[in-house]
Amino acid sequence: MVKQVAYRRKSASERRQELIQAGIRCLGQGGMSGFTIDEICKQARVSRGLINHHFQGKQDLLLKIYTDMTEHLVQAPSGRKPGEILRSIIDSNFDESNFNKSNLRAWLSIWGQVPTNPELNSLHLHRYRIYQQRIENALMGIVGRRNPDMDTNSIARQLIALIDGLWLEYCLHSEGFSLATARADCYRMLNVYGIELN
Amino acid sequence: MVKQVAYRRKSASERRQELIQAGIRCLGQGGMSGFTIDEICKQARVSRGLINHHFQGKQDLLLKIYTDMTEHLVQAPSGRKPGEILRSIIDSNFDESNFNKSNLRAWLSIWGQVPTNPELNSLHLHRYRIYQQRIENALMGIVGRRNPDMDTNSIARQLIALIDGLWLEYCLHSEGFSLATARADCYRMLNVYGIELN
DNA sequence: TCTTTTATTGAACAATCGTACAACAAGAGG
DNA sequence: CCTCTTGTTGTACGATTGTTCAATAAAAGA
Repeated sequence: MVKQVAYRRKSASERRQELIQAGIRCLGQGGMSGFTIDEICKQARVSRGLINHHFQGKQDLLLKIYTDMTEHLVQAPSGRKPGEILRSIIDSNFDESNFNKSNLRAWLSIWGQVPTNPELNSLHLHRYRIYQQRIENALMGIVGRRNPDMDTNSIARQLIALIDGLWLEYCLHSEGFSLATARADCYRMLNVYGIELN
Repeated sequence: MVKQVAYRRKSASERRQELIQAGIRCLGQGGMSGFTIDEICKQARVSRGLINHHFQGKQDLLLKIYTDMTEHLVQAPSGRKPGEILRSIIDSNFDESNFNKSNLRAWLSIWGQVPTNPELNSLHLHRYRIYQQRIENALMGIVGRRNPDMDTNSIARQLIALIDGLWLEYCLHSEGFSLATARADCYRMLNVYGIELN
C-alpha cells in the first residue's frame, strides 16, 4: 500500500504568490463580487482557511494584489533618453500582457474600491504620484530649456487620462480596438504639443 | 387622541423615483458594496420589502437606475449646428450636475458590473452606440465634404476615451482638476484635427 | 360610514459572506 | 525512527445578503 499524500506543502512565499494570482484571476472574471474567499481558494486549489494563514485577511490580500499588479505594470526604465522612457511607458500600457480584458477588468474592480477603501486609497495615491512624476520628468527632459513655459503637469494629466480612458473603452466595448491604434492615439496626442518620441 | 399615521402612501411612479435616487446615492457613497437592499431602503426611508414590490428585484432596480442616469446625462440637442452639438455634448459631460464625485463614483461602480452582467451589458452597448453615433455625425457635419478622408470613427473613439479618462482621473484623485481645464482639454484635442466648435 | 384597492410593513427564510480555531499531517532535521 | 515546526484542512460561528409572503393600514370611491 502506497502512502497517500493528502496535499503538498509549499514555501510561504510561493503559496502567497499563488493566492495573489488566483485573486487577480477572480477579479478579472467576476469583478469584486467574484472576489470571494471561497472562489479565490477554489481557483488556487486550496482549502478555505489558508488565506487567513498567509495574509492578515481578505483586505490584506487585496492590498498585496494591488502592489503586485503595479509592479507588473511599471518596471522602471533606467538611464535612457527621456523620449525612450516616455515611449516605453506608453508601450508597456498597451502590450498584450497588460492590455487584455481580464487584466483591465481587475483594474476596473480595484478602481471601484479606491474611493471607499482608505488603505487602498493611500496606496493608489502613492503609486499615482510616482507614475505622474515619471511622466512629467520625461516631458520636461524633452521640451526642457527649449520651451520652459510649457505646462508639463497639464500634459501629463491629459496623457494619463487618455491612457486610462482607452483602457476603459476597451474593457467595456472592445469593438474596433487594437494595440496599435491605441498606441498611435497616445503618440499623436503628444505630437500635438511638439513632443518627439524618437 | 389624534389618529397616528404610520406611513404615507405615494404613487407608484413617485416612490419608484425615490428608490432610484436612493440607489444612486448608495452607489455614490459605498460603491457596489454599498448597493444593498437594506442600505437603499434606509436611504429611501422605507421598509425592506418595498423594492421587490415596485421592481422585479435588485437587478431590475439597477437597470432602471442605469437608464435614469443616462437620460440625465444626455438630453438630445436638436436642430442646431454640428459644432454646437459637439460642444454641448462635451459641456454636459463637465457641468456640475454630472461631473461630481458622487456621480462619477456611481458610474465607476456600474462600469465594474457591465462585463459580468449580461442585461446591463446590452443596455450599455446600446447607449454607447447612440452616444458614439451622435458624436460621429456631428464630426462628419463639421469636416464634411471639405475633408472626406478624415477618420471620424477614430476621432470619436478618442474623444470618448479622453472624456471617460478625465472622469476616471477626477474620481480617483481630484487634485488639480477643474471643470474648465477638463473642457479645455477636450476642445484642444478636437482642434488638433482642425475641428472648430464655434 | 363601509367597502375596496393596493402601497407598505416586517418577520421568516435559505444562501453566502469573512473569520477564528482546533485538529491534522507533510516534510525537514536529528 | 522519532521529534518538531508549521503549512494546511475543514468545521463552526455570527453577521449579512436578496427574496418571499402573509398581515396591515392608508386613502380613494361608493
